[in-house]
Amino acid sequence: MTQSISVRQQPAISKASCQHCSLSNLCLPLALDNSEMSRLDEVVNRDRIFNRGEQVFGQSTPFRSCFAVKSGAIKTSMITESGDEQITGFFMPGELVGLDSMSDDHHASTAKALERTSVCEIPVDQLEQLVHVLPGLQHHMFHLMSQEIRNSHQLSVLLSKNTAEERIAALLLSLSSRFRRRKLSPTHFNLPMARNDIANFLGLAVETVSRVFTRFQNQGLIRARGRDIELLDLEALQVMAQGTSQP
Amino acid sequence: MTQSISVRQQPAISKASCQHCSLSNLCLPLALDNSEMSRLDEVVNRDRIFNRGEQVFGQSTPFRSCFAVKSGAIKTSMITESGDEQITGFFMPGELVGLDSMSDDHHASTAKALERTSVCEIPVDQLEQLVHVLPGLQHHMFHLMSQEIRNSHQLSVLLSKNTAEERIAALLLSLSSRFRRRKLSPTHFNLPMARNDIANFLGLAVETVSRVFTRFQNQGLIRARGRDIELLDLEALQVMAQGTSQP
DNA sequence: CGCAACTTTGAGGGCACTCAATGTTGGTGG
DNA sequence: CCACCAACATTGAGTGCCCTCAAAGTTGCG
Repeated sequence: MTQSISVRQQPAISKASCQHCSLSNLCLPLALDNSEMSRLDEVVNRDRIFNRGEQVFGQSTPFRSCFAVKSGAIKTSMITESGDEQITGFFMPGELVGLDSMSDDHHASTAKALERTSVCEIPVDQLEQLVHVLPGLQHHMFHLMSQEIRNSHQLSVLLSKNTAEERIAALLLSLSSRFRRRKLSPTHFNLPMARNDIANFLGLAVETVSRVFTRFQNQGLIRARGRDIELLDLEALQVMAQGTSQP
Repeated sequence: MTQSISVRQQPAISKASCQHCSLSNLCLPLALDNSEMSRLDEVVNRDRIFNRGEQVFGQSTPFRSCFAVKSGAIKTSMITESGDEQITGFFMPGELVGLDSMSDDHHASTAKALERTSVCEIPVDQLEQLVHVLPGLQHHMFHLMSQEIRNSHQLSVLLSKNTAEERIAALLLSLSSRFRRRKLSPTHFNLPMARNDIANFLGLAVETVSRVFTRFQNQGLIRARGRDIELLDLEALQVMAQGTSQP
């Protein structure tokens, strides 16, 4: 019954390649054939591990690489001049972190591991060269960056138009669909982040998040014990997430 | 003079090229030398004009082109499923619209002209081919898209952390710096958008925007007569914009 | 001149925040 | 094994910023 995070869970992927990675259908290799993938393999710096709370990169530090999450989870955040943090995104396995930094030689945000996390480091100068040679990769990079813009716009909508309940429902559904993508249960999973992070990300106070969770639970929408979450009524959550600004 | 003079004659740039465009130091040509620029010229569809309120492209319509603003101004917005609009950005001359749509074959947002606006249309399939041939352009495209992500994150910060006054100060300063980039007065300009649009963009009610404008005016920070705006105290606005969450 | 769109100003209420305190969890060392 | 602490989470009471509702004032255009 070791509920603790199992350390021994690393499959034999120390000699791993993109071709054998279980995330190849989500990550960059998605756009590549086998021979192209081996080109990518050559530049990827694998097996970088970060413990919970450790920083993958920091705001204003030199920008050299993007990072693909292999296991665990990462949050990115911006520190405002007045000193407080705003989380701009959560990144799960198969997702690429650092795309907001490609417009400068220093990072636009800070990335921290939410739990023990392994990543693939992809040096940008080599990535750009590779992109130049592989049209499929170019297209995919545009795709990813565009999606990042879209996600961020979606977040803006959430922040400016929706109530606390709607925001939290939307976040739960977003996580759900990302677990589904990975062939994991979309209705029963562990939150990688603390209530505090959820609150920060959604522009709410921690107390509000807590209250909404219990309210959802009383309504039979979810079952929550700490970070262990079960979505009991996806439809109701979807209805709630898209808001009800009826005329 | 046998030839009748058309009233709607454009200045002598009907045969215009990027090389002679006054915005070449802001727009895509920024990254290109002369010979490369002529390659770009070949694919650009110039002189598309939109009147105030006209739609440049619509959400869920097929995605074929990006648009560079030549004169005028454009707003992009997303329509939520519950029917209300969220403006995601304002685009001024020299800026590129539509980058959030490159992850799909339909547009992620709607773009409308805020005033009479001329744009250069850039078909994406040809753009992607060109990018593949011109490494400088590739780098620049990454730069632009990354910046778009960053802008959007900045907006999220604004929406979730700042008060109405702070948000409006930040918007005024953003506009100011963009006018400065174009060698126009950074302290005296015409707002391209209505109060309504400002409110929507910043996640506020129109009434709140109006109240803050008059408050700023009473404090001597700005002078506003309709859309005619003069920034009287840039420093004070900057202090206000970065919020005051002192510990 | 008159309508439509836009802007400003006022009054009152609500959602989420702040402040405050208690409950819970997980890791550490006795 | 259990006590203990720090971090995290929940719950309650009261307040404030901004929204909603309502109406008057202003601008622009046919």
